[in-house]
Amino acid sequence: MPDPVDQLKIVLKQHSQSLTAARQTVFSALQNKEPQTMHEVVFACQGQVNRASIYRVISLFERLGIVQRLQIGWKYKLELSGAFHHHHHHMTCTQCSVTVQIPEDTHLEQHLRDAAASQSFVMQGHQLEIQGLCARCAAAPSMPL
Amino acid sequence: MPDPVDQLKIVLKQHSQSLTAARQTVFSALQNKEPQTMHEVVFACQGQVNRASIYRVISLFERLGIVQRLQIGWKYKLELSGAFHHHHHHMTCTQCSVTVQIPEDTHLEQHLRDAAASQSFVMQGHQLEIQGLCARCAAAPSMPL
DNA sequence: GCAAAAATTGCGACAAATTTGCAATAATGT
DNA sequence: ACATTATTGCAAATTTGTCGCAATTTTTGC
Repeated sequence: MPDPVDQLKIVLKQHSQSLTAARQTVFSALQNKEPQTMHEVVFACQGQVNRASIYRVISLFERLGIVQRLQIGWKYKLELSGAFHHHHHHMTCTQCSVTVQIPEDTHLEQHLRDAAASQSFVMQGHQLEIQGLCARCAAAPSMPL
Repeated sequence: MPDPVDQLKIVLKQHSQSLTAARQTVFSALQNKEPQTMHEVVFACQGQVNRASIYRVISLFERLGIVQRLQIGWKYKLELSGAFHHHHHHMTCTQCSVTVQIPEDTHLEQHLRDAAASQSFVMQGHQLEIQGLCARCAAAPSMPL
C-alpha cells in the first residue's frame, strides 16, 4: 500500500520537479477531503505557505494532472485527481446549493473514453456536474431569493 | 415556433420575476453564441447594462436554470442552458488547450436524468468536460513544462 | 560533504474579478 | 395614476489571482 506522498514524489520526479515543503503542505491540505475552494486551501495552509505560492503550486499540480478543478455550483473547487483520490461526480441544487455525489458508473466512464477516442483524443480525466433541484427545493412553492 | 424571448418571459413569470430591459439585453447577448466569458458578456452589453447588474442578472439566470456556467480549460464560460440553446460537450487538450466538441448523445442525457432521479433530484442541466491529449500532443515526445 | 547554479518561496504591490450599500428608476397591483 | 416593491446604476469595498524581485531551499558537479 503506497504512501500517497511517495506517489506524489514519483509523479513530480517524472517531470523533473522536486517535492518541496510547500508542495507537500498543499498536497496534504487536499488529501482525503471533499473538493475545496481556493480560499479553503489557502486557509488550510495558513502560516505555512504563502498565498502566491499556493497558486503556483496548484497551477503546477494542475499541469501535472495531480489536481483537478471542478465547477461545483457557483465557485470552482479543487480536488486531487484520479491517481490520488477516487473522484466522483456531483449534483448541485441550483436553488440551495446543496451538493450530493452521483453514484459511480463504469459504463459512463467507458462511454466517455470511447467518445474521446472517436475524436482521436486520449482521455486523461473528466468532469461531470448535474445541475438541478433537490427534492426539498423542487417541493418548495416558490423561490425565496 | 416560439420566440426565445417569450420563453424567457414565461420562465421568469413562473418564478414571479419580470422581464426587464437589463435581463433581455443579457439574454440576447448570450443567444446563438458559443459559450462566452463574463468579460465578453460585459463587453456585449457595454453601455446598455451596468457591470454589477450583469452579475446580478447572470446569477438570477443561473438560479433559474436559464444559463449554465461551464468550465472550459482554465476559465469558466457562460451559455444558455438546454431549453434555450442546444448545448454540447467539450473535450480539452491538457497540453495545448485545443477544444473540440463531443458528438451529442441522447443515451447519455437520459442516463444522467436517471442518475439525478435516483437521488431525488430534478435535472435542469448538466456539464461534461473531458480532459485529455489531442492526437497531436499524444504523439509529441515530451512536455515542455 | 561543499560550493556554485538553478529552482522555489515569501512578500509587497498590482491588477482583475466580483460583491455590496444605497439612492435613483422602473415595474406591479389596485 | 398612486403607492408599493423590485431592479438598476454607481462608486466603493472585497476578494481573487499575478508579478517582480530578494531571500531560501534544492540540486548538481565536484
